[in-house]
Amino acid sequence: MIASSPSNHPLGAVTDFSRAGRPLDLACARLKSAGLRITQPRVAIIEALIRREHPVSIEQLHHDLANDACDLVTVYRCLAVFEELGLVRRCFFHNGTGLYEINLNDSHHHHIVCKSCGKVERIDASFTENTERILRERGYEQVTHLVEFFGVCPACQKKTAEFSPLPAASITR
Amino acid sequence: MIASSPSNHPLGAVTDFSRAGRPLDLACARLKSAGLRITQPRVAIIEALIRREHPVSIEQLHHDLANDACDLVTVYRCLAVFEELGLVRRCFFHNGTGLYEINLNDSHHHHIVCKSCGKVERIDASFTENTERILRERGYEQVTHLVEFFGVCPACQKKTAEFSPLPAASITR
DNA sequence: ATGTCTGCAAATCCTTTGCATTTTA
DNA sequence: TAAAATGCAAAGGATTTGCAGACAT
Repeated sequence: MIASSPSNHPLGAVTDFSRAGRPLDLACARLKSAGLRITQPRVAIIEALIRREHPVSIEQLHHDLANDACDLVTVYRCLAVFEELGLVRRCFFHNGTGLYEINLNDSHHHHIVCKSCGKVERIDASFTENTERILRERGYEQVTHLVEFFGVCPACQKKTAEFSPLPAASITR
Repeated sequence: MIASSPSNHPLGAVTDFSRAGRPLDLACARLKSAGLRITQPRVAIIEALIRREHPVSIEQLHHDLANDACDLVTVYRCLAVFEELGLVRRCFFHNGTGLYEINLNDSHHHHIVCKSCGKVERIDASFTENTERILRERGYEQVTHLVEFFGVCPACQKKTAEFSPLPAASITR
């Protein structure tokens, strides 16, 4: 079901960063406490992610940065670090390429992706079987969905010794 | 919720191909009716997909084929054709690479993927909010899920002229 | 000061494309 | 035999890596 929210976003709540206690500071604090450095590229990337709010491709993110704030390679490297840190979440949509999304409060939510233009909107709340119907009521057509569950299977829990999880990439969390 | 089924598969039903009316023949019939040719590589690939039953990577699939049944490039090309035809479904899991799965009866189902070994099991039935709980009861730990919805947004429906959908890749259908 | 991060270039990996040859219908 | 599919090689695009120099702490 689509979350109700104070925002008037057509699909429900959109994180209201303005009153969330300085998202950038939050992110920097997380970097610091992890022993990482606050560099100009990192700040620029985090700001761009916050501005975007929704999942973005690395390339798009690079374009977003003010006149070559940093190299594309740096964007790759920073996002890898951020993801490791949980500061960013990687989403895989139907094209197979990962999009990155800022993740400051570990909120668990989902997305509706336009099959035509690729526009991404956020859906809060846990999913239900009614979501598709609601989306159709909202005017979406050809509505489908993708659902995958992840977990560590019983067999793997036994062999704790050689346990080295797949790069699980906090997708949905 | 996890589907009940005649099979004793721990997570529910697994398509019982033995009584499904020759899956290979079914697939070939679909190729034929689409005006496509039944070639040796295509047959080998379909057989391998059927044997696997669960989503496989292209590379794995190529390895599965008996002593170089065909070139890796051919596997790519065949899977693209099969996907177009709906004979195969492409799934994107947490690593971002697409895995292919045979799709003979358009059944809509989901998967549970082990974060450690990557093993994939099928979950039939439409998803519910209880699934995670049930998976935990089954012995899975660190259970999370990924949900994305796809559809054509109202704005895109207007501009029918220049409408060229993204490569939507029947993911979950 | 010094260990981390970045930029640039090159390497690597996965996937696609071109074209001559083989195969299916 | 004629169109379609394949194999091989090479192109393409995205991501990663190596290393010297720049930058935070």
